[in-house]
Amino acid sequence: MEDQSVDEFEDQYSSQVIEEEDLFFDDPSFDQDDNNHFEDGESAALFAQAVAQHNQLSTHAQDKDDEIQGQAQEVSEETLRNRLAGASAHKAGLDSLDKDRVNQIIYEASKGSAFFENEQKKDHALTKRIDEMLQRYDQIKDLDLTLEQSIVDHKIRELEESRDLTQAICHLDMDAFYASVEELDDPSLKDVPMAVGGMSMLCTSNYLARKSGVRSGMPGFIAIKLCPSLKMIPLHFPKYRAASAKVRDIFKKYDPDFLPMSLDEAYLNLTKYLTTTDLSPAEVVEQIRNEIFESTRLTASAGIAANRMIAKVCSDINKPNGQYFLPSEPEAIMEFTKNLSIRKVPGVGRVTQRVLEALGVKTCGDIYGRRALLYRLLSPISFNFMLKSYLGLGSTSLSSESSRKSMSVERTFNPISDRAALRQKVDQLSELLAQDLAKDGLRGKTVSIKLKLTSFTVRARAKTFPSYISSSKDIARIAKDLLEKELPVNIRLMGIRMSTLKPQANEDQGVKKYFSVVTNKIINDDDGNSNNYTPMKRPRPDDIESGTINDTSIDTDTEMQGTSSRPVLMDLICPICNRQLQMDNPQFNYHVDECLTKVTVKAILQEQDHQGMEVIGSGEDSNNSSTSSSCNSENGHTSNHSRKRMGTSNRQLRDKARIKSLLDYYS
DNA sequence: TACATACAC
DNA sequence: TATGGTGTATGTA
Repeated sequence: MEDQSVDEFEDQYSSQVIEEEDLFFDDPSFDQDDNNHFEDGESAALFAQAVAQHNQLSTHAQDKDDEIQGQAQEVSEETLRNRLAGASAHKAGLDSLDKDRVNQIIYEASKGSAFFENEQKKDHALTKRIDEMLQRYDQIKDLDLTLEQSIVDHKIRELEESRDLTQAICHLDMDAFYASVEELDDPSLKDVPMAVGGMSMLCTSNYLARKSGVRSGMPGFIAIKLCPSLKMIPLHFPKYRAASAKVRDIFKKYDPDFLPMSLDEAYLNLTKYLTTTDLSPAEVVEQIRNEIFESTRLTASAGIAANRMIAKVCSDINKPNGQYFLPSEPEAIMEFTKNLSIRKVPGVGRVTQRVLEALGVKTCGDIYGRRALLYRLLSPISFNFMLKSYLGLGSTSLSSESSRKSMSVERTFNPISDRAALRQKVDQLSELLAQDLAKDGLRGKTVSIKLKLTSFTVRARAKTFPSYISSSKDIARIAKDLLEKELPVNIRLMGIRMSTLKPQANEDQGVKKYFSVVTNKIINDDDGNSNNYTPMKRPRPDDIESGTINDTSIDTDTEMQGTSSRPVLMDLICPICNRQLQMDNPQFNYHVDECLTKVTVKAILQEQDHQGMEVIGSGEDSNNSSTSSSCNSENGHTSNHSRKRMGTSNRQLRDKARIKSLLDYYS
């Protein structure tokens, strides 16, 4: 694309989105459903095994001796190969022999390129990061994690109680969307391997091409090596938009507030519709898919479940042209997540997968057995996310009320390093960005530039201004300042972003936004809608219900302890205060709640303060637990639960912060 | 706030 | 010859 003008480029790539439908990592070896709920001894053993495995894979043993190094290097190519293969390389249609062949071809085709070198660098960085995490594990593995376990279990109970099973959420996903649309126009394309996109990037491929390993996100020139007869079709966005509009018309009938994620994907909340019909959820979705086919001759796949997360996972199960219904029952959901590869959870990408795998977590079910460890090793946010994945929890409302936080433009081009040319790029991009900002009536204070060097390393620089700006000139001036400090550079991409946004202080702008006011400037695109960002600003009065408590009393312990669900009084020992209690489950939960939040956490904080003071004090004395409350530590054992030494005081601070954040969560 | 990463689509 | 563009979230300093 040589010195292709920006407009031309825009035509080809604006709003281009790679279809990700087949990108899930699906290694069959993950499916083996061994040990999901192991107890702790077992857990530790499995964990050790995972650690050993990782060490084998990483270049851990390196600096020992050169020969080993060479060997390790070779093994570590494994992860890089996976990385290069793209996320979807393990997907159906290829047996393992083909898979190896495909990976080999991709590897050979990439080798030596700047892209390859950069991927290698990133891969090493990740390996190192994982090594560091495993070292942290080493330091805590001998600690008594009983308390952590209690905290986590408590949190699990809370999450379980928050489970909302009242909604019927559907995720709909068009099959090989762009490719299918192209096949409508030219049915002969159905009989040949075909992909939509260009030599540098494919957006999607038909099922014949997938058999050869050709898939979305792959550069066209590599795809051709995999499949020399591949037919490549350039993008035709107007067609895709038209098809998408038809599909959305149908969605609208079933949920006027449906949430589109892209041209080919959307979430529907069918709860309301279901009250108007005798059809089952699955039947309704069948009907929707039939209507889509009648209207467009295109097929779609769907998942129906209690929340977005699992609905999304479900839509992948029977694709193409299929659907999957997961009943909204806790048992069914737990059974479903038990063997679900963690990678299928939306939000878990290849990096997270590798990290978790190193910690012995391959499926959502695995999370439970590692919960105390994960609690220690992950950030509170990540940990919380893991628990929700384990429980199969997710958002049950489709509101997208959050306003936009940034707006940006970026372009790839033939490398430039000439200062004048660089500054010209800034001008071009600033102009585009200013237009987009104007379209949405936005101004902002923070300008960032992004530079991708020819080595593929990325640099971002930002500057925040005291006042809001929006003109291309203002943007360009700041961007040039930022650029100047980075010179000299040789880059293949430049981007400019505006953030810290604020709507233009313009009266009826809220209305104007929807009827694109004809500005003095007609912008490149004929349909006047060059980006596909629809400002979905629907007020959603119905959100309010989602806060209601569902009183379907759930036996929160069925899965974890197998205790009876009947309200029978039992002799239980509170893991926090160590007292023997006679109560039923709900009472016990309540007690643990109180105990945890009101007493023990404080005690821990104090204890840690203490330990922090005393450096590595004799650790036995901390009889500080008599913080007055309904639930005192009888023997001081719990709060004193012989932690063997913590690392640096830095770590203590972190732990403290962690527990504090947990406290916040409770309150 | 600035910057880097990870992720979705 | 050749590996995208837009946006959000998160972690860390």
